[in-house]
Amino acid sequence: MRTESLKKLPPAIFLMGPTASGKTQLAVELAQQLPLEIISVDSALVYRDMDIGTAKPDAATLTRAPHHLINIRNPTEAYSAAAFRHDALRLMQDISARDNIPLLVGGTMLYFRALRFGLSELPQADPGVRYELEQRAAHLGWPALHAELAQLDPETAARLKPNDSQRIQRTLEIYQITGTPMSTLIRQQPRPLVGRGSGEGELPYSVIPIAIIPSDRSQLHARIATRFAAMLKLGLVDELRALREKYPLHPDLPAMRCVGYRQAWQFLEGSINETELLDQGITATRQLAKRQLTWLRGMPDNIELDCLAGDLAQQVSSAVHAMADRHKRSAA
RNA sequence: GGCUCGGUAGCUCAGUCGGUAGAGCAGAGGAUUGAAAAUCCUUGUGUCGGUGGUUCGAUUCCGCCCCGAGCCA
Repeated sequence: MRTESLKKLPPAIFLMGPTASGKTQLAVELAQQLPLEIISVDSALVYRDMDIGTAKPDAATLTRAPHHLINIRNPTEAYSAAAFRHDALRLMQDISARDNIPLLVGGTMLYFRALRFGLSELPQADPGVRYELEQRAAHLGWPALHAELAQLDPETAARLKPNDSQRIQRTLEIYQITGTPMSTLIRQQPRPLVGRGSGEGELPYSVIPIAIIPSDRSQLHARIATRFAAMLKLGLVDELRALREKYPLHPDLPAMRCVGYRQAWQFLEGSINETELLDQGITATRQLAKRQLTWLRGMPDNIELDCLAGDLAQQVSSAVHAMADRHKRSAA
């Protein structure tokens, strides 16, 4: 039943993998062999002037293989899963209209999930409300706000931990804006579930989800260490210095919480030394990779490839050809 | 060569007035609905440097040895 409906949908490739797994290189390779257009799925690559620490593809690569959704925000601005979903859906429509196949590449798994399975209809972030909540949390502590939430939205409070500042803040924000508990809103506008057919919010594409998973974690760790050391040599700290001159930044901005930039900021403030910068940058990157792998394990239907094994491009290419043929036949 | 202080989890260290030990970090697993490279949860057995001795029992006390740091020659 599901495959019947899939045949009618245009294909889209999801290329998901942890940091330092070689996604970008693979995507660029594929884009040169197939009628693909790359959409970046990365919460850090959206930022302008943050190039070294985000391992952004260089100008030559971007000319050869253009990426959508790179350099679309200033480091002072926020982006979001919802904004991504909106932007990506619009781009995918355009790409399909050009008879190309969207290739979504990146490591921000929440964005992948939001795109594929939708988001409930919830209010946008409100900086004023968030600021006020933060002030109160600074006085009372997050557990106190969690206790408050237990009165307003017991269902959501029950699944959140008392220290989960970000989610407690978000849930209280939703309540303040709408006067309705988040759990109620979600029930009214459920996210389409996997395999439930093409609900309103479900992605109108037949997705080829490819997960790049290294068979040997320690080899990924080695690559991460090498890469972060290289970023420092390339001038990550200078890049941040320049950013701070160009934009009115502070350490709580989403952009400044990115792996590498956060540690470089601490280095510039003098709270850590050069060795600590190197060590903590590597550690933070490893921890990021681990969380990304946790996401991937929980995602359905992934075609798993090992980035430490042979020619990935060949394997991906044949999977895409098969899918494209099927699509063409069903359209004819 | 002599003296002093160290040698305990992958790392930094705490501790056991003698009953085989625990923090932080790292690592691992998990959660994840407009900040997600974020935010949060769970998870600690290791010849307590080696070897003899005292003891019912030694990682703990004593002797010797090895290693490291420092001081004196």
